[in-house]
Amino acid sequence: MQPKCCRNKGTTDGLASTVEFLKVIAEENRLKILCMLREGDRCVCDIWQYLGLPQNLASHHLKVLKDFGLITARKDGLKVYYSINKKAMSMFNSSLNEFLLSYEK
Amino acid sequence: MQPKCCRNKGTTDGLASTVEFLKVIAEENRLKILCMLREGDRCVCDIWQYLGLPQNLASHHLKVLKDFGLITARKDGLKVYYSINKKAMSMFNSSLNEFLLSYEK
DNA sequence: AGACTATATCAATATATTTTGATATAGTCA
DNA sequence: TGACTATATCAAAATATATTGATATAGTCT
Repeated sequence: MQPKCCRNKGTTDGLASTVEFLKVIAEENRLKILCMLREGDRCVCDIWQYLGLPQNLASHHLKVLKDFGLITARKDGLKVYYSINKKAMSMFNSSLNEFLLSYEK
Repeated sequence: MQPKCCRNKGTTDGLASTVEFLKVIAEENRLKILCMLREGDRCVCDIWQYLGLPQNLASHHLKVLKDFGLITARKDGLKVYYSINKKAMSMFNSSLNEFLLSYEK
């Protein structure tokens, strides 16, 4: 008998995309970026300076977050400001909870 | 001005250990294992058969989960039964939420 | 246009993680 | 004891990911 979590296609797909989400956020700099952006939008130069990362590495991590849809970019002159995508974050967060939280309360 | 998430040692440590937690669960088979174990204890042979994994690979993933304290093992004759450590799971889950959830409600 | 700034991209390298295959350990049962 | 079963361990190979260094792009300002 298959356990619930692997029983039907819907659940299996949900689990796979949750794992992708986890891979994206399971990196210290990326989690810090998400965490920073909760306080408000930041340009790339703020981000790499805060995190003590080389500029290109910060850009790389921002791209990973953006490609996955967790943040969005807005260009203003030379600078690019990133913002958190609250909707996506809360969506992934709740599907994560479905897999993590105990059945009983 | 440092963003909140990186400002003091406590938060930084919390973030680092949350990232470790995320790395542990950000793997499809391991998330499935955690998910299965919510339904009750399982022996290794149940687990590798359910997941369609070779026995040694299942053992490997179980070790990762166990070393991190998310599951525990109990030996019964030849078999080893794994159970979820609800306390650890809910602890890590709430520290994760501290970093992920938006400040405003 | 030319010098400058902010960001992105790309290829190469370094590092970490997963997977495989072979073997070891430890308990059971005849 | 010997054959068997369940699980764990270990080294090697395969794969994925992060990091670096160099360079490109695109906007600003004089």
